[in-house]
Amino acid sequence: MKKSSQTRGRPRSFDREAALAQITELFWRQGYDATSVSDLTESIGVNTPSLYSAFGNKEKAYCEAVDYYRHKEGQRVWENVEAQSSARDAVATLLHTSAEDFTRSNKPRGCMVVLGALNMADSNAAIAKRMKSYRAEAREKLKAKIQAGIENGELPDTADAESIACFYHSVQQGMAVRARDGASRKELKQTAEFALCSWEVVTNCRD
Amino acid sequence: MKKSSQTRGRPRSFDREAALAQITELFWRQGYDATSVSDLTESIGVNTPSLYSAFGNKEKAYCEAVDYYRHKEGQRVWENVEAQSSARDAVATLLHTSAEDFTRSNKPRGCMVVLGALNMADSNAAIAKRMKSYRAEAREKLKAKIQAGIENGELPDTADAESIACFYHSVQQGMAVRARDGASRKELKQTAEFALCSWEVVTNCRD
DNA sequence: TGTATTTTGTATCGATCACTACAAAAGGAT
DNA sequence: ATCCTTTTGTAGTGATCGATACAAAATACA
Repeated sequence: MKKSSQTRGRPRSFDREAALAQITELFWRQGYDATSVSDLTESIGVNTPSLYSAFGNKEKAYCEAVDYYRHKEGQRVWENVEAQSSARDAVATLLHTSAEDFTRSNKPRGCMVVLGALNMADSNAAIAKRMKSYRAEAREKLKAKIQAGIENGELPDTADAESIACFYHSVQQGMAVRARDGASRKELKQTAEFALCSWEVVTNCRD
Repeated sequence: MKKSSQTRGRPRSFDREAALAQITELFWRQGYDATSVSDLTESIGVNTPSLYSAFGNKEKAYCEAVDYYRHKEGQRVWENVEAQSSARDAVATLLHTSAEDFTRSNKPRGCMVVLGALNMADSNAAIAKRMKSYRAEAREKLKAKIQAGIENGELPDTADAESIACFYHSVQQGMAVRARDGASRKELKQTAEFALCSWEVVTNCRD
């Protein structure tokens, strides 16, 4: 479609990276369905063909926006999580960093991956499936950190990494919903703290 | 618009209650934006004017569908919660009944109130506001049960009803997201159990 | 049997949807 | 300077959006 280094042809009149950031913010706040192509072009100040030339179509623009979000906005969380050596610190990092990132000023509230494409018509099933896989990927990362904690003796052998990961993933996704509803950073951090102060109980809880 | 007992005029050719149930299920599964008026009329097998005559317009139809959901689908949860005499039983009932209701066969997964209108354009701000208030109402009910537990001595005076309610509300809303993503009833019940086995810790946790 | 009232089916309405045809414009390559 | 390539602005495409005008149809009331 478009080669990496453009040497020929009329140069693009706008900053593609800045436009992508703008598009991401719009999709993040309003979702796929509620954001029209007109919304996109108006917000970045270009005409329709310029947007299509740069991003293909609406669906591709959304997918690229989600990737941009995952690398620019969501990367810090999972980088920090991966960097933790203990399972407990990994979960603590996930919840507290999420509480912070979900409530940044001048940014849409909550998580684009959690809140994106939760209910869509069959016509956009591909997008819904993609977002669902991103959420599953997050849960898998969390599960891997907990499993590592079981294997290195931090957690008892009786602990079930899957169940623990699901529990804390539920908390994090619920926090995203509450952030979208206007919950403050303080409130979310308190929820994170509550989830964490039950760590010993949860990791020793057998079902 | 429409009087309770219609005595004059051509009788309606379809069952309004059944149509409302059908509309509710569509909105529940697909959300407001992704569900078109054509989707509604086709699913209940009537022409456009019949739907408008019966429900006013799309926004009113959605609001009525949400009310129908809250009274038909969501009533059991909160009836059961209110019936509990202890705060702990109230929370346990909320989580376990939610896990069941979020995963009923032949019904859309998850909660219409939690998942509804989470990201919408400014043009539908009224609907988003309404759904947000319903979520806040659920949190208030939960908080009231916990506050009652504090006042009758079930929970220590140091417990903070607001924080505890927010925590369990996060878990429940996260469960709704996971149900929408296909989580099984067993998985959700396990999450509910994990959240509950930390009850003593959470209710004694001071921040 | 009219007359009033409401719903019905048919056939749209204007607005907006995502998307594009086309030629002028603006650059590099030769 | 002349091509080649790509983006630009203008103007529009057909499709679908939510919502209605209109008259025939179907009932209750007089």
